[in-house]
Amino acid sequence: MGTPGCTPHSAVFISHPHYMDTRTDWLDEDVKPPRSLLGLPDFGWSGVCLPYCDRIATEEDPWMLRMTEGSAPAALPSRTLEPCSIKPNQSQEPSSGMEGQMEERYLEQVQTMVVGEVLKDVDTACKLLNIASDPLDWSCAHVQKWLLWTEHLYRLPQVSATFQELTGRDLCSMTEADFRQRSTQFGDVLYAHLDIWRSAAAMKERCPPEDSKSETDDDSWSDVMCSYPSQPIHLWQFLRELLLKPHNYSRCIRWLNKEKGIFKIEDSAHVARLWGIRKNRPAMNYDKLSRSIRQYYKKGIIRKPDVSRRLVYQFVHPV
DNA sequence: TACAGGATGTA
DNA sequence: TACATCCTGTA
Repeated sequence: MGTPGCTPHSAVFISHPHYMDTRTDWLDEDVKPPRSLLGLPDFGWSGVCLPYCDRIATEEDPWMLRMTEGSAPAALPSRTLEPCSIKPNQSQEPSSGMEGQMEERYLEQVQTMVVGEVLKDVDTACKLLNIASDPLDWSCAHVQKWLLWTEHLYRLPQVSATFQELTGRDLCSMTEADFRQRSTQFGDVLYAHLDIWRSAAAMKERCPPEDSKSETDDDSWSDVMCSYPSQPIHLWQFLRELLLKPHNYSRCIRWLNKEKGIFKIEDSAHVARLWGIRKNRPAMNYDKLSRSIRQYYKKGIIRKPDVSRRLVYQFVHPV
């Protein structure tokens, strides 16, 4: 077992009964949370398990992936799968030795990819929230930020109030039952999500990425975020960061013309909530956020494009 | 509901 | 200084 307290019940996978029962609206909702933040790449697969728990492929769950200490990939993360013509479910006959090896290799590649995606997404969330990736390092305020984030991510009702005055270390020492005690309905979701973060932190410690810069979509702007993690982030930087993670945020903000720096806020309330979480301003809304954007007009940082459109802005100095 | 911008408060 | 908040007014 990779991390203390990680039980076979604590891993999150898409077919987790709780998610299937209560969160199926994500599947149809346009603004569903990124699958990647559930530890899932956008493959459309239906049963990928998160790392660190000794789950094995079974007949019921042929796509559950096993991730054990011994099988942790040495080089993380790999962003692309190597071409492989054999897919596991194509094997109708009992696997021959060769097919078995290829299948195993294929699964290893998928597994590496999934872990890489999880690490990247936790990393992104850390930057956006300005908190450490290891929950053990969180203060009470960090815990509250993380809870707000998780509420937002999973569309939970407000549960953070029941976890006040807790540091990350307190949180990590709690069992799933403790979580359920504080939130009967969503304790298991929070526990599982925390488990993802703890697992990611443990994995990072074991296998620090060799070159984190190569994982980003845009080195220069990511550097802005990474070089000054304790500096207060500017709104324009925050918007850039969201725009540079289309994998996670294209449903709420996206480039219309990246070369010209023109972007559109697709979900104003969503972006405002993210900004509010980042700045610890629960009352943040688009009205206030847009006022701040308009302050950039005078400063020559952001402007309205030549052809003004609702919710469309332009960086004066595109990347 | 988005947008523009003035005024004021805050860290 | 960089917002956050509140406001009036326009489209």
